[in-house]
This record gives sequence, structure tokens and C-alpha cells, in this order.
Amino acid sequence: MTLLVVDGNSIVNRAFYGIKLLSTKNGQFTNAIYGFLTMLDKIKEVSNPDAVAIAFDLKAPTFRHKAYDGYKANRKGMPPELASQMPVLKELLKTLGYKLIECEGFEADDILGTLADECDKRGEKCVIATGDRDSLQLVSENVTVRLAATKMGKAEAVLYDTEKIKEEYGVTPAQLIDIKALQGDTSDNIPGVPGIGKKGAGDLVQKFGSVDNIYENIDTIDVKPAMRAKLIAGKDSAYMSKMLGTISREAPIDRELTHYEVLSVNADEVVRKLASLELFSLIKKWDLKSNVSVTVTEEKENSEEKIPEIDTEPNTDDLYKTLTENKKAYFTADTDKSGAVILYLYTEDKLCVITDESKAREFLFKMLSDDTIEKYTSNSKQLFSFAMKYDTDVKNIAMDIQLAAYILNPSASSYDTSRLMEEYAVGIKYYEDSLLYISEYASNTAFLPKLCKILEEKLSENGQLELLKNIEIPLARVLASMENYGFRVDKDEIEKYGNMLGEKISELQKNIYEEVGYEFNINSPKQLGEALFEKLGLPSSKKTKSGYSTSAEVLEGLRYAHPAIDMILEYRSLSKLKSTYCDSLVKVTDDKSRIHSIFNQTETRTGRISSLEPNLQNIPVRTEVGRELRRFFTAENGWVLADADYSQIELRVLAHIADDSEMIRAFKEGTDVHTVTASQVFNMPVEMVTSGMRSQAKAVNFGIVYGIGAFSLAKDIGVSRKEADNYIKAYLKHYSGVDKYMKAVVEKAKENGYVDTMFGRRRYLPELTSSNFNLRSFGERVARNMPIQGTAADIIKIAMIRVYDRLKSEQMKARLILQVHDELIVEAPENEAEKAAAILKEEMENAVKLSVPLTADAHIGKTWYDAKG
DNA sequence: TAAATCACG
DNA sequence: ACGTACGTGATTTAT
Repeated sequence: MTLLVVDGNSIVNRAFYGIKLLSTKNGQFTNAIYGFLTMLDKIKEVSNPDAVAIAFDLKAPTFRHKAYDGYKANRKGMPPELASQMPVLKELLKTLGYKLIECEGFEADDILGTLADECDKRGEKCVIATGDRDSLQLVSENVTVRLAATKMGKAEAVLYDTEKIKEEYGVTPAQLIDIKALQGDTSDNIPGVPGIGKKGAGDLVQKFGSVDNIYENIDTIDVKPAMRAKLIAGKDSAYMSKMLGTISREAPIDRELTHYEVLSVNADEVVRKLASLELFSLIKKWDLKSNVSVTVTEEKENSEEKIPEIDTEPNTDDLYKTLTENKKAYFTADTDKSGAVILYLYTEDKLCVITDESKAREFLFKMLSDDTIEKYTSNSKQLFSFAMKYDTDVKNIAMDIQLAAYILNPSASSYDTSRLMEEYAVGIKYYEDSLLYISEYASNTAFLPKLCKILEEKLSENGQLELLKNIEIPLARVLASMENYGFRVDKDEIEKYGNMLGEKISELQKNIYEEVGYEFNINSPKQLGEALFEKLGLPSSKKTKSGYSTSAEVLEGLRYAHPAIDMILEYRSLSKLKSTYCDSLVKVTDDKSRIHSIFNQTETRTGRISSLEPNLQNIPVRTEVGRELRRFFTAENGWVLADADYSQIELRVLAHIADDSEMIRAFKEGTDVHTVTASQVFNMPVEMVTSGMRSQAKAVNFGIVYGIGAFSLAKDIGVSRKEADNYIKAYLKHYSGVDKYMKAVVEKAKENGYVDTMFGRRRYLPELTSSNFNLRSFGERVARNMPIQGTAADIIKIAMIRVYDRLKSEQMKARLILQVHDELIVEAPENEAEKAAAILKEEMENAVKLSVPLTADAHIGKTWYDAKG
């Protein structure tokens, strides 16, 4: 048989430090648990063990040899983020059927040694899984080591047998102890022989075989006199080190190998535990199919829930009647490869599947437009979108589980229905293989009522139901509409512009090669770094993990050091413009010359929407060459664009939330806040504020919103750290409400574990409890920023819904086509333009009532370039 | 797949 | 003494 012996502490450490900190929404950290299980899987896969033993150190500090109290004194205690995972991991491992070994007075190493020894004696195979090279001394004919490492983010387990050790160290496994005795090991506080390092120790053991042999022949061996002196002086230390470095093989533990066979597991129990740790990828990976419900609530833990019957040929008339009577419909709609609709509907303990395309579509549309039926579903944006394409309306969406789950926790990794079922412990069940092609949708739909109920309860507990019903669900319709209309572009002109850029780029490329003296890939930061800092010998300042930084910021500082720099900067910006904007926009333009971005409503942790494929929220504007691109974003023939953007919405939100009288006054009086801020920060009358001072004050205002540090502010505006610090102090002294708020919001976040917006949108911040300074500081900055950014996001969402509804109720053709965080764009027939612009302004400014006025500026133009003020 | 870079609010 | 602003997405090169 083969016994796998796992060095639990070592592997868990590797896992913890090798994988970024993960946590559940309750704040339980899970990265070490996840990493451990992944690593264990990997090692099991490569070694195919018949039994598994997992060894852990006991919590209390243990000393292998009382004679030497300094042992392991250097080792730092576990950080609390890891310590808190240990008991959970151990429990989980037991649930998974593994036998854990802990032994008073002995370390995990000794347990490995003992079991390896037992296998050796019996002639059985033993595989040791560890991250620690110490254990290599245990390798023998029967014993191999799998050294765990995370290379490039992936779990790896390198095999060490006698040959590999010979190859790498040139000695036998047992001689590794001799090397260590001479070399020492600071991390384990093993002194070794002073003055002998890795190289010396290796050479000595290779030449003379062992510590004993060296000292027995100390006068005659062939070494330099200095070395002999060191060896003689360090003799006691060498022997002590050898003792310390020798792993014990006599831990008093169960030596019966068959006792370590992995027990069969209770899949439900495992699924329940993994789900509570939100480790859904493992449930999937292990393909755990539990047949009973994993209801976590105490009530009916053991109640078996039946999977409802499937009816694939329902009588649609009867079905509709039932819906009308229930006034509720729980359903999901899927499309197959050809785009045909399949409808899954749960009703009266029965799951109906309508696979016939025309029947399904007809039924769906009839149901969607029926205001008397409340819809409980999973992706309302898709439904709105689908209905719109067929000119049908959607009414009375009562629940969208994706949006609900996003509101409950915007930091989740996905809002996939199966995952939500698992996360909210509703049930994980699948139908038999015969119906596999519909099984996941079908079973998920069958449990939709339960999930909806749980989500609704949680939202209601959190006071977030209104956020769902009044903001996110109505917004889904608006986003669907924006996606469907898309943005008209002038494809030919973009192409021309791209070609023009292409010419400039090759010109620049040629000149850069000439200046530098050879050809290389300018797009490669690595090659560029070599060219600038090695070939040209320019002074390198900042470094990245893998070499020199060649960011624009660094290059900017080198502009006058070499004529190539300017060209490189221009090359960079032009090639970005060409590849990211010109080339890719052309690719995604449809046959009506329109671009349809997708607006993701469940992506950001602050409540903003995001835009993808293509991203229309980062079309260039800050430089003139880039801004030119907006000339190609246009309106249909005979139509124009109306564009409106909020003026300083985040600062206004801050003034309101912080209830800062000074800032409120500034906004009420309609004075320029940045100028007012400058006058306060620089302590002079408003009339004397220069434009330079204003722009510095603007940076301070931004910094405050982002959670500020003096260092970063200094870097941003190019003043000394001390000066920046003074600016911040002056700022907070003048805006004392902001000062108070910023302190209070972090306090409250630490108490509650989350921050929230004016409209109840939440973001949980497990980072705040971290013992890692950087991580904790990050949490604090987020605590200060999210309520501001998030409230602003809520406000523009409300405005979008109101603009959309208004355009509709006024029976206008004009339509909303894009949102860019604080900006809305409407495409309108020429004769509606003025009215559309007025509606935009009015609805944006009146979306909510704050203690400061909200202002929006609207403009009309044929292109985005012209319409944006 | 990750890292570096850079576009936007 | 720490290490340095919030939120996104796309492209490119390198591993």
C-alpha cells in the first residue's frame, strides 16, 4: 500500500501565503483552507495513496529538545487570519474522512518521521507532502517527498526521491542532516558551524561523508587551515545542530497504517460545510451530489426533500390558468444554441419545461406582459431585453435573484444561479442523467421559490428591499434598452483615423529605433526597460516585481534625458488609441453601424454599473488626440445627441452625508468649491486664488473622497509630504463636518462589518479586522469612499430610471443610450433635442433631494465630441 | 493566467 | 516603521 503523510502546518502555511486572502461575507477567512484542499487534491492525484495521515503541531509551543530553549524562538506566531482558519480546516478534514494526528511534545515533522520509518520497516510506500525541505532527510527507497509550491499561482508538488536529492545536493538523504549540522538554519535557530555556509557545508559532506567522519579525521582531512580552525571551534555546535536537525522517528502515535485509510464521507455534511465557507468551486470540482436538502437552518435538517416531477409536455392553457390563480410565477428562461427559448416554470410541486420554441416564446411573452402575475426570476435584464426585441412589455417583476444577491453582497465572485442556491443553502440537487440536458436549469427552477423567500427575508432584514424594487429592477429595463439601441458610430471614419494613427506609429517606431540604435519591441516593458536603462544607461528609478518600471510616470521624469523618451511616450499613447479604441471598436460595430456594449449591473463593489465588450465608459477625453475619437460617436441621420453630466456629484454627496455646514454653504451659494477649498487650504481670500492653487485644491478634494494619505497627495500634486500634510490638516480643520464624518464612518464600519449608502447599498469590509497594516488601511479608505461613490451611483441610477420613464410617458422617440458614471447620453430626433436635454437636466437634478443642490449641465451636438460641453 | 500599462469617472 | 487614493475594462507581453 501507499501511505500519504501530510505535513499539515507546513502545507497550510504555503497555502496561506501563496493565495490571496479570501473571506466569506461573514468575515471568516478561507484562503488557507482552500489552498490546503487544492494542494491535497493535487498530491493525491499524483501519488494515489491508499491511506492518508495529516500531521499537525499542537498549538502550545513545543520544543523538540528541552536542552535548547532557543529553538524556534525565531518563528513568528501565526497571524490571526491564519489561526482562525486552523480549527475550521481541521474540522473539515475530519468531515472529509481523514485522520489527523497531533502529538504532545512532538512536532508535525516527527510524526512524518515516525510514519515514514514505519513504512520503511514494513516495506510499504510512503509519500510525504510538505512545503519544508527539512523532511527531505526522510527520503529512502520506500519514502519519497512531494515538495509543495505554488508556481505561477498553480499548485505544484515536485517529487523528491534519492536520485533527485543526489542530483540537487550531491549527497544521500541522510547526509542532508550533516549538511544542516554544519550550515545551520536561522529559521529553525539551528546554529551550525559559524563561518560555514551553504556552499562550504555541501562541499565538506560530499567530500568527507559525514560530520563524524570530518571530526574523527579533523587533523588529516584536506581542507584549508582557516576552514579547519572554523570546524574545530564549532565542533560542539555542529553536534548539537546535528541533533537538533535530526527528525525524530519515535513519536508515540498509531503505527498501524490501515488505520489511516480515508473514511467514506457524508456528502451532505461536506456540502453544507463547504457552502458555509463559500467554497463553491470545490463542491463543483468534487462533483458532490447530495441527495437531501442542505438546509442549514436548524428546523428540518434531516427532512428529505423530494425533487418535483418534471412535465415536459404541459398543457399551456392549464398552466397559465394556474399562474393567474396563484398570481405568481417562478421561472427561468434559457436559450439553446440556435437562440430558441426554453422555459422552465415551477408550479404546484411540478416543474414544467416548455421546449417548443414558438410555444415557449408565446407563453413567456403573455406571462411577462400580464400585470397580475408577479414574476420571480433570475435575470430580468435578459427578459426585458428579449421582450423589447419583440416589442412586448414586461410587467411586475417581483424578484430577480441575481440583483437581490448582488445587493446582499456586491463582493461575491459570481451571481450564477447554482452558486446562489449553494450559498444560500437552499438545496443542491440534480435530476437523473436521463434528463441531464435540462437538469441544472430544472432543479434550480424547482428551488427558486425557496431561494426567493430567503433572499427576500434577508433583504428585508437589511432594509434593502426598496433598493431592489425601486432601483435595481427598474434599472434593468433601462440597461436592456440601452444595450439594444447601442451607440451609432462612423465606422469608416474610425478606420481612417486608425490608419492615420498607424502611419504615425510606424514613423515613431522608425525614429525610436534610430535613436536607441537597434530594433526591439517597444510594447514590451521588459525590452523597453533593457533598451532605456541598460543600452542607453538612463537612470532607472522605480522598479516593478519583474524589472524596471517604464510607466508614463517614470518616463515623464526622463523626458529631458534622451530624445527617444518623448517619442516612446507618444508611441505608447498612439498605439493604445489605435489598438484599444480604433481597431476594436471597428470590430464590434454591427451592420447598422451601431455598437452594443453590455452593461453589467452586478460587477462593482460600490454599486456603479460597468460597461464591457466594448467598454464605452473609458473612451478617451483627456487628451486632444484621444478626444477626437468622440467625433465618430454620433447619432442617426436626422438625430442628435443630448449629453448631460453632474457637476461634482461626489463632493456634493459628501457635503450632504457628512452634513458639513461649510461645504453645504459653498454649494448653496453656487461658488466654485475648488476655489473655496484653495482659499482655505492656502489661507487667503478667494480673489487671490490662482488657477494653480485651484487645481491643487481640486486634487485635495479628490484625495479626501478617496480616503487620502499625505504621501500620495504629495506625489500627485508635486509638493513635499509635509506641505501635503498641512493642506490636509487645513482642509479638515475648515471642513470639520467632513473630518468628523471620516472618523465616524470608519468606526461604524468596524462595528458593523460593513458600510452603506444613503439608499442602503452595502459593502462588507472584512479587511478592517486584518492584522496586516496595508490591508486594514485599504479597508479604512474603502470605508470612507464607498458611501460617497456608492450614493452617487444610486443617484444616477434613479435619474436614469426617471429619464427613461419620462421619455416614454412623453411619447418621445428620444432614448437613453449611455451612462458614464456621472453623465447620461440621449439620442434624439432633431425636433426633440431641446426637450430631451431639458428632461435630462430636470430629472438628473431632481433625482433626489440633498441638503445641497444637484446640478447637471446639458448640451446638444451631432457627435459626442460636440455634445459634451 | 498574471503582470504591466493606460483609458475613463 | 509600516507604504502609500476609490472604482472599473482592454490590450499586450511574458510565464
